[in-house]
Amino acid sequence: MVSDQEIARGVENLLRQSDPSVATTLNGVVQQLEAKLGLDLSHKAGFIRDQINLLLRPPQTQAQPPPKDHFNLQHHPQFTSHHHHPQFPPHFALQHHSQFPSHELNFSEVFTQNAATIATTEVPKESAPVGPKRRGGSGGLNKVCSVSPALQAIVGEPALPRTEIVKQLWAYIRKNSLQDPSNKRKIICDDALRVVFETDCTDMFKMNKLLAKHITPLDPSKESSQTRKGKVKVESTTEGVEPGPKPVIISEALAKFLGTGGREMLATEAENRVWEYIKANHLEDISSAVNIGKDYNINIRKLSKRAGL
DNA sequence: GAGCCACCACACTTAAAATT
DNA sequence: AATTTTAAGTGTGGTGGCTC
Repeated sequence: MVSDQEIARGVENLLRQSDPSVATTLNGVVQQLEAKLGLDLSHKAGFIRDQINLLLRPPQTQAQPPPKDHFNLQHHPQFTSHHHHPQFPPHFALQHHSQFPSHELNFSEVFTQNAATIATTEVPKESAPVGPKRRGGSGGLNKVCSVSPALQAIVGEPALPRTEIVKQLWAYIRKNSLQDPSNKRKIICDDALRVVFETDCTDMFKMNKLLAKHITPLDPSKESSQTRKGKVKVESTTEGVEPGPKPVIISEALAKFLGTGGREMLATEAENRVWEYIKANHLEDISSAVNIGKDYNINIRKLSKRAGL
């Protein structure tokens, strides 16, 4: 079984290695990739086409190759390893993630993606509703979640985005011919699926509901939207006990990012320090900065208003 | 202006129904 | 005939409207 990441890497390598004029057809690329990976990738043609488009885009809009040092993208001399901001620890200017096994993934990915966007300053800014539909991203349904052992036996990975889990699950279903021939929406569970779904037969619509029991966020401190909504109500019933700013527990990633010793600090302090970084790095492209702030539950949009941007 | 809240989009699947 | 939409379900992010 091959992941989208591997396919994307394969496409990139293929385009790098071969004469671009040769790889002019989608089928050609798919075939070369199939030969290379020894797999049938016909069902991945759409994804491969997207990757090709991404890689062959004109330079001013082309996505940057995944940078290693995501805090060094702006090439601001003050954020090189020699000249980092005195207020921040060295890694604040230059942080390296070789792999992203946890919630750190989000920040790194988002920062990488946004930095690429910010770097292309010639691209006219568009108001959000006019722009293309949002696709991909590291949050939402693409957030990496941990997989229960039962489900892991099927998808083969301990942690995957929900979308990837569904994909792998369908691959497993097709591979083992577990669809009801008379109604392909119905799934006949084999032993492994029976452990996961706790039923002999289910359908594709109920599948996600059943899957939810086996998918948990990697960062347990982040609550589901419904839980959060519920919590707001709970808090509203008990609020007023302690007026004034209260220290909050920040994530490990944010503590590391800010270089604080502990994980407890005022939310406003955390916001201010992140904002200082944004300004120092000339990241005032709010549409991009918002994503970064979201990862830390910080409302950059409102911060920007406060900062007069 | 700040905070809260509701709504929508996002990916993924198959097949039937609706539309072009 | 070909294409598009719709159906269910998941959690998070983006946005706009409303209230204080």
